[in-house]
Amino acid sequence: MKNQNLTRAKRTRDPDSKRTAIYEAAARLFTDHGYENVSIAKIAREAGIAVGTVYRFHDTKLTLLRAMLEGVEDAFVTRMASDWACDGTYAERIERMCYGLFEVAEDNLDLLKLLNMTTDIVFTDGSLPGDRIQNQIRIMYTEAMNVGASHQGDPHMMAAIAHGMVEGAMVRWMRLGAPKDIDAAAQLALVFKDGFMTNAA
Amino acid sequence: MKNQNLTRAKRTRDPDSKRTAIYEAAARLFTDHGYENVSIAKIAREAGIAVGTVYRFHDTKLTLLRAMLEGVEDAFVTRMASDWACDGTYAERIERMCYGLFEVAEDNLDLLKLLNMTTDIVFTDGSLPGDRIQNQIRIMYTEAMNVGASHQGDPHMMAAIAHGMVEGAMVRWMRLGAPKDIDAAAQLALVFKDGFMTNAA
Amino acid sequence: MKNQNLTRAKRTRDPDSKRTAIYEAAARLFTDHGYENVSIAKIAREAGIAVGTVYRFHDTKLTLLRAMLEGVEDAFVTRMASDWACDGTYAERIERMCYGLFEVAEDNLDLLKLLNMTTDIVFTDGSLPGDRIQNQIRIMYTEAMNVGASHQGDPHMMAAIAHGMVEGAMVRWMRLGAPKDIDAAAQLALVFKDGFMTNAA
Amino acid sequence: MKNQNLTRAKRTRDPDSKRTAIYEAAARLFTDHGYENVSIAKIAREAGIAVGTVYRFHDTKLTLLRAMLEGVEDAFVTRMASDWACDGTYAERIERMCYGLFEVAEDNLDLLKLLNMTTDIVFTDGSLPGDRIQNQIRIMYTEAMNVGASHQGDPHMMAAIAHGMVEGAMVRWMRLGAPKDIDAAAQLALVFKDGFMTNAA
DNA sequence: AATGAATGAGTTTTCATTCAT
DNA sequence: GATGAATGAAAACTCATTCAT
Repeated sequence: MKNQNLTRAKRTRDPDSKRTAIYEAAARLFTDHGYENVSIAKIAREAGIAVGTVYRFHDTKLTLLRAMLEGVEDAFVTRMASDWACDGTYAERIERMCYGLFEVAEDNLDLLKLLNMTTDIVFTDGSLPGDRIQNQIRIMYTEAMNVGASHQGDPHMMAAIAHGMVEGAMVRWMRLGAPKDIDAAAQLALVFKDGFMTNAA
Repeated sequence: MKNQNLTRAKRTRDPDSKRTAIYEAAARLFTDHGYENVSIAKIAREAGIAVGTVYRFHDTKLTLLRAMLEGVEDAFVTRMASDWACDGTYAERIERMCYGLFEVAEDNLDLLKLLNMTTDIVFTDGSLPGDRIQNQIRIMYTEAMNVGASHQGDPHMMAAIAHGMVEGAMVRWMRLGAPKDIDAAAQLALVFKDGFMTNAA
Repeated sequence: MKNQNLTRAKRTRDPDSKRTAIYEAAARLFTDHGYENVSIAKIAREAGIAVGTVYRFHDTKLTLLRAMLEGVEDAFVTRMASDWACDGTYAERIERMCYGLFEVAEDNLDLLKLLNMTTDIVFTDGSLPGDRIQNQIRIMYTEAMNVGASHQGDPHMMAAIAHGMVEGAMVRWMRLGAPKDIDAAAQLALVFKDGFMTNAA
Repeated sequence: MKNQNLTRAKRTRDPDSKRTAIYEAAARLFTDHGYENVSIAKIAREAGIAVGTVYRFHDTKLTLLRAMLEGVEDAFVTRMASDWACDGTYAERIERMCYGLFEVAEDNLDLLKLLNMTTDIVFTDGSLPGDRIQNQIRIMYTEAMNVGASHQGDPHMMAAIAHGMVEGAMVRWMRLGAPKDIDAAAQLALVFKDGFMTNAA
C-alpha cells in the first residue's frame, strides 16, 4: 500500500506488506474462530506466505496476539487523548471522545472484537488487554475531578466503571453488526455525562 | 490384553463430593490459567479423582464450563431480581442491588473471575456468558424507564452499558483482591444512579 | 423362554434369560456397529443388566465374541452334517445342504453377519472363525472324492474354495436384505454341483 | 510455554520414501494385529517417522487404510481385465486369469491379507472392500453368459460366489505361507471352469 | 529471506475391567 | 449374585515451533 516498486519482480515484495497481511489474516481468523482455534499454519495460508515467515515477524503465536492487541489499544488511546485535548466544555469533550471512540472502532472492527474477547492474556509488563485504555480514562477522570467537573471517587474504580461502560456499549454495537446509523456514541455519551459530571460542569 | 487395570477403586463416600471437587478444581484452574490452558487431566488430578470420573459428570470439557457459568449467572440473576423486588425508591433499590451483587460476588469469587474471562463461549441457545445478567438488567431498566424514573434510551444498549459498568467495577474489585473494606458497591451505585436515574426519580 | 417361574417375583430371573439377553444385545450391536465400536456398557444397557453381570458370564469382551461365533458355527456344522447324512444322490444331498445352510442363516442373521465380518479373531485352539465350517466341508468333500463323486483335488484347498462360495453367496444374500423369495440356495447348489461333482456322480 | 520442541528435524531425502515407509509399516502391522489394534503411533515408530508425518500423507487412520485397500483392488482389477482381454477360449482365459490373480497376490501379500481381513469398512461411495473386484468378475461373467459360455444365473449372485471362491483359495494359500510350488491357481481354475462354464464353451 | 516438511508433546475422549457395596 | 462408580491406560489427532534447503 505504501511503496509498490512497480519496476521490480513480484517476488521482491514490500516487507511491510507481509507484516500487514499477517495482521489482517490473524485479525479475521482470531476474531471468527478464537485465538486458540486458529493455527499459525492457517494464518500463513490466509496471508499467502509460509509458516516460517510468520515467525520472522513474531517470535510466538502469543507475541503476535499481543502486538495486535497493543495496536488497537494504541489507536484508542491516541484518539482519546487527542479528542480530550480539544477545546470545549467537559461535556463537549466527553461527547467528542465518545464519537471518536466509535470512529476508531469502525476502523478496527476485527481487532476490537478480538480485544473484547481476550481478557486472559497477560502482557510482559503484567498489564492486561484494555489496561492502557483504562489508564487513559483514569487520567481524564482525575483531571476532571481535580477541577470539580467530576464527582469525587477513587480514580481507579471510576476508570474501571467507565471503561466497562465503553466496552459494554461497543460489544452491544458490534453484536448489532456495528451499524453506522445507530448512534451508540450518543447514548454512551449521555450516560457518561450524567454518571460522572457534576452539575457544575 | 489391552487394559489390565491394577485399579484400586475407591469407596463412594458422599455422592456429591466428587461433583463438588470437580467444580472447585475447575474453577480454580480455569481462573488461574484460562479455560484453554487447563486439561481435563489437570482438573482430575487437582480434584483427586480419575479422568474418567470427570466425564461421568460432564459429557464434555465445554459442558463443564457451561454448567459452571450458568451456576454463577443464576446466582446473580436471582439475587438481582429479589433485591429489585423489595420496597423503596428506585435509588434505594439500585443501591441495594449493587450491594447484593457484590455479596454474591464474594460467594463466587473464582467463578466470577471465570465469567468475566469467558466472553467467546457460545451457549447452545446462542447466548453468551453474561447475557442472562444483562437481560435482567434490561428488565429493570425498562421498568424504571416506563415510570419515568430513568432517562429514555434503547433498553438493549442501556442494559449493555449498565452491565459493562458492573463488570468493570467487579473486575477492578477482584484485581484488588476482592477486599471487604473497599466499598466498590457504593461507588458503583453512585454512578448507576446518576447515570440512569432522572431527577424526578 | 424356558422355565418362567410365574409364581416368583420378577427379580429371580432365569439365569439363562440373562445369558440370552446378552447374546441378543451383543449380536445386534456388534453387527450394526462392529465389534470394536460397541462397549460392554452398551451391551449391558441394551440387555437390561449391569456391566458387572456381563462379566459373570464372560471373562472378557473377546471371550463373549468367541462364544457367539462358536455358537453360529456349531449351528451350521450341525445342520450340514445332518443334511449330508440323509439318503439320496450326492447331487441331492448337496442341494439339500445348500437349502439347509440358508435356513440356519435365516435363524441367525445377526450372528451370521458377525461371523462374516470377523476374520481376524483367533480362537484359543489357533483356529479362525469359519474354520469349523470349512472343516465340515472338507470332510464331506473327501468322502465324495473317495467314492469318485468329486473331482480329485487337495481337500483343504477344495474346502477353502467351497467355503468361499458359501460365504460369497451368503454375504450377497444378506446385502439384499436376506429375502426369502430370492433363491440363493438354488444358485449356490448349481455352481456347487457343477464345480465339484464328476459326471459319474 | 506449551511446546518447546527439542526437534532434530531430518532431511527430506526421497519425497516418496516416507509415503512408502508408511504403507509398508501399516501393511505389516494391520495384517499382523488387525486394523483396530494398531495405533498411528505404532505405525509411525515402525516407519521411522513422527506421528504428525503420517498425518501429512493421510488425513485419517481410515483414509490410510482405504488408500491401501484401493491400491490392491486396483492391482487385481487391472490384471483381471488385461488377462481377460487376451485371445483364447473362455477356458483358457479363465485359466490365465487365475494365474494372473495369484501373481498379483504374490506381489501384494501383506495388502492381500489385509483386504481379506477387512470386511466391515465402508468406503465413502458406500462400497465395501472387494466390491471392485467383484464388479470386475460380474462384468466378465455377464459377457460369458451372453455368448452362452456360462450357465444362466443372476450376475450379481454369481459374481459373489465366484469372488468367494477366489477369496477362499487365496486365504488358504496364504495360510500355507503363499508357497510358489503349490498350484492354487490351477485348482481354482478347475472349479471355476466346471462351476461356471457350459459344455458348449 | 523464505519455505514448508518434520517433529512429538499434549489434548480430549473412550472403555475394558475391577470391586466395594 | 448383582450393581455400576471408579479407574487410568491408550487412542486419534493437532499444532507451535524448528531448521535444512
